[in-house]
Amino acid sequence: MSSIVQVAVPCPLRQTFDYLSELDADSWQPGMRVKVSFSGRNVIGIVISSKNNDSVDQKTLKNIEQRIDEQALIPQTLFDIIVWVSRYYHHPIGECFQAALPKQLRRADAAQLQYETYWRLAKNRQPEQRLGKKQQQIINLLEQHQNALSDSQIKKQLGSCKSSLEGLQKLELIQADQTAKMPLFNGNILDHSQTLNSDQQSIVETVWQHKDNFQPFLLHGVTGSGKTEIYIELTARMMEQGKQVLVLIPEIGLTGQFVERFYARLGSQIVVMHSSVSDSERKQAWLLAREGAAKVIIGTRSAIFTPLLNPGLVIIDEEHDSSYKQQDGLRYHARNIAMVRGRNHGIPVVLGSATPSLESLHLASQGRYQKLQLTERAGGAQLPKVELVSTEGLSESISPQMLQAIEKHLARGNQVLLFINRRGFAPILMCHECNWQAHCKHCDARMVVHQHRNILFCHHCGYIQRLPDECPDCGHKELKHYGAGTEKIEQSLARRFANYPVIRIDRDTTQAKNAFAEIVAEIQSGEPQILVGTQMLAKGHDFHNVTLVGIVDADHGLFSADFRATENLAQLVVQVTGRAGRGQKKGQVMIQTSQPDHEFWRHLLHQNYASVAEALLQERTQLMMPPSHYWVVIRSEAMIQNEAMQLLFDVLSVMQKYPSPEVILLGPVPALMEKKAGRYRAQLLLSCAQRKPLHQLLDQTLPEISKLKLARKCRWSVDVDPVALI
DNA sequence: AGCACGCCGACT
DNA sequence: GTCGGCGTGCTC
Repeated sequence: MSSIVQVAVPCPLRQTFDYLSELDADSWQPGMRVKVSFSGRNVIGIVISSKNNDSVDQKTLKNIEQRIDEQALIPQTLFDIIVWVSRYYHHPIGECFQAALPKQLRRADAAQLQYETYWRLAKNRQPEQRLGKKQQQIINLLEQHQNALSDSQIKKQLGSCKSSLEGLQKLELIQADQTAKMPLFNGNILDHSQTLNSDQQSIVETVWQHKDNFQPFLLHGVTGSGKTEIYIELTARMMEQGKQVLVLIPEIGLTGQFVERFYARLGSQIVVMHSSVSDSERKQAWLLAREGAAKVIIGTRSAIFTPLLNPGLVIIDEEHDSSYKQQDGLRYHARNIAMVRGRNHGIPVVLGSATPSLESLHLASQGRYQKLQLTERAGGAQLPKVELVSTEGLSESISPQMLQAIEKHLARGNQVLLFINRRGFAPILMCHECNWQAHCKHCDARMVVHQHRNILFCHHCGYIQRLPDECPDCGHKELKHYGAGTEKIEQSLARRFANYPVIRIDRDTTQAKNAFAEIVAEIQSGEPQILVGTQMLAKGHDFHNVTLVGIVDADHGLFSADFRATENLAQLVVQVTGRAGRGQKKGQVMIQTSQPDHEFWRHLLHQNYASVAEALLQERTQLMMPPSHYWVVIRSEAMIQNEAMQLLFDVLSVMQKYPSPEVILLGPVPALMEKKAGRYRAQLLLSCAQRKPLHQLLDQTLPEISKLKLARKCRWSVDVDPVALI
């Protein structure tokens, strides 16, 4: 009997489409890919369900063009997650499947692993015979490696040696296996046994007690307290049980250090998925995880959609990091999806951070997460002294106190790290005569002076202009710049400390391939020098010789319109505090602020991060903000001013037709920076103390909203649990 | 999102 | 007289 197959098609529509199939309903499985004709073109869709076609004739339905997979590409457990994601984030289901699959599997490519020949020494090999030089080299190489080596690994070390390998195989000295290609791992397992201190040990045991059921843990451990060793120990134990472990890490320049430690302890069977992994390697890693051959999957945000045959544990490192939230298209939070995966699989989830998000602390205080504390710094390094410096009446961006401290630390042969939350030379270019300022013509923002490139640069849309040498309005020759970015600070410090190198680390100096790794290597040489950089330096790097960390301007975090700014400042301060004096040397931290008496500093410096977080949580609760209240933001963008606002007014009136007294509708309001990259932006905020009424309102209204005339003209999106307002 | 269908301006 | 502009409508 023919059947009707429900298909999710890659298009931004919040519905599925039915197709006709000659096959029985039970020959279709959810998660198979199909080629179908959709609106005049062929697309790859995902089978959602199938049923027997009992009606007499279905002339209105098209036939499925082709079945791509013999077995479902997407295993049931992952399939369920994607469907849940589509409902929770109110995002078109076809696009959710697109976002969850590696690029190469969105097409009609076969879901086939790549295989490779792996060589190993034969078990009962005869005493050494006379061998050719190349053959002897191969034997020596294989003797050094306990694991088999692939063709390409041998080729990398010894050059092409196909005939020598075949010769050795004939002599029955080595044997070959065809195995799925695993990522290259050059080297041996170095670090078999690892000693955990008693705190680490007891945390491992606590998690292990819950190894067979869903239990979220919030591991709050100060920087340098040895969270990674705990992850590795738990991972090793899971591997012994034949279970897989999914490890999420933030999107930072250097994932290498972290991954290397896993390799060093656990050896092969690890796959990595982040932005610099090629499409074909991603596909291979995804399939290896699905087959259960990859035991450890380490990846950034999107790795949360990796299928697992035999899941044992999910770990999220630096769980407070905002890169876990996707900021366009399907706006998911990987931490949130990790919880749903943990619950569905019945496995523990470990969130680790030195500065947990308010969301996680809130859930921990409600008893939904079990809290684990690591308070000792492994190796006994001391946490540095933190000092506030008032910028009141200061004319230069760096205070005399800070200059003095820099001098002192350099003279002792140590390194200094300065944070400036602004790239470029100066954020303002102004005419002294007529008060003209350099503004971007595509954005409501000022152009930033980038002196070394002799340009004005818009950080919001990338628009570039030549640096004018006279005022474009009045022709006056004297243009002044105000404020300071990394470039200006770098320049003035280079002048002031001419005997020491000054290295600038921001997006502009690390764009080139490997530039960041080279700079990191230079820093790790340990030579006394000044490092000037943006927040990208605060994340996860271990610089042993840095003993002074300075934050040049912390005021942004106290006064920003962004509701998370203060939380993020507290996280930055604590994270950079952990960067100072990590070795045996004692560190010092200096923070410049115009408000040294602000209550925030009292909490952070005289108490601790947990105390600030507690205060911020109370404030958020009073103001009915997340995490005490749930938020959804409807965003809108249009080329014509007011259209974005008008769409949201129309959305508002649709929503007002459905009575839901619990939901508070705020706005619409134009974005703080209304015009960006030539588009006018607006937002509408929905707030509620419970999730259910919010989701219900969205379920009721989105079909109607999608049909609004302006909804087709404007770009609009639904952002559930936003991390920032715009 | 694509893609088709449809009704008005400057080209061979 | 036609090529093509992007407004509007639909996608099983």
